[in-house]
Amino acid sequence: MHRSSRTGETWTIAQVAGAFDVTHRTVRHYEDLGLISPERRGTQRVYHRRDRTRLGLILRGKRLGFPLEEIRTIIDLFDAPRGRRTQLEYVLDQIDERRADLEQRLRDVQDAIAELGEFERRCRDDLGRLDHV
Amino acid sequence: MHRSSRTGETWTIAQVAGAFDVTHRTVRHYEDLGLISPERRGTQRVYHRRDRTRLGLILRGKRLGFPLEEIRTIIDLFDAPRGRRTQLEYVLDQIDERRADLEQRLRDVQDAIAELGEFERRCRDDLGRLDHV
DNA sequence: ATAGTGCTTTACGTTTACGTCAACGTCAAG
DNA sequence: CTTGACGTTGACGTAAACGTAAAGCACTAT
Repeated sequence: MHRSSRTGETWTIAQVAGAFDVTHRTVRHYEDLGLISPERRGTQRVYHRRDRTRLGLILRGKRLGFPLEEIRTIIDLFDAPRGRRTQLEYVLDQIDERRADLEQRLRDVQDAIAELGEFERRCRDDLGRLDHV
Repeated sequence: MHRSSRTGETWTIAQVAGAFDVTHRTVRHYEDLGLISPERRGTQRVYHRRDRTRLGLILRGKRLGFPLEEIRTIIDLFDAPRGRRTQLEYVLDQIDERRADLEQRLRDVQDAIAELGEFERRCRDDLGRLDHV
């Protein structure tokens, strides 16, 4: 039986890699770039829920086409200290930039889906013409 | 005066690159991969409206994080012959795959925007607390 | 005639995001 | 106690997407 089933809170690298359907090499690569930093028990990596959360954010960022370095700055933003006013205002600024970027992508996806639908309609028309001939 | 202003229909590589804010090297790279194939007048490349359309599709695909090879198969799909029924059914199949992919990305973007909004709310709360202290 | 501007090909360089060994540590089971 | 199964750190390899010269052709402007 695994440690994780005792605590229900920690996982090995193989477990998180398996859970997110990536290789352990990928997980370690993200650690090299500073996107996740799992606890160490001796030499072994121990992953907690926050590491899984981060990995989820990373992979979603990747699906959206963001480079890993940019993803790191975004994730770091979430964990950034927000004590001083200047810090908070900086963070809010960054949020606006991110939002603008994401909204461009939203438009892109919506446009692409719409065009695909239009194209499908034309194809079905063609198919219909083939039928009643 | 440029040729393009006489016909109003063709452009040089520098013109299309400038119009889409990419380098001419990028445009030629897409040609190397078979994503666009401009007319040749002698040794010079001459770009028509369809080339610009394709370039627009390519760049949008890139913003959505698709690799160029996949983008090529998608664009080719739009220009594919749809004469025989088997061809049409294949195309419709591909459309479904594409749509599933795009809808995943749509969810990703929407989720990301929502989380960003939630995060902004928390930041503004923090800012508010700083104010009335 | 020569210089400049813009286009061309060829080819090697670079960055990103991992893949793929190699060589070694560690812990439970036989 | 040794044999796996799983973990670890390098370190080199690779594919994608261009960047960056280098060297040459074509037209135009002085």
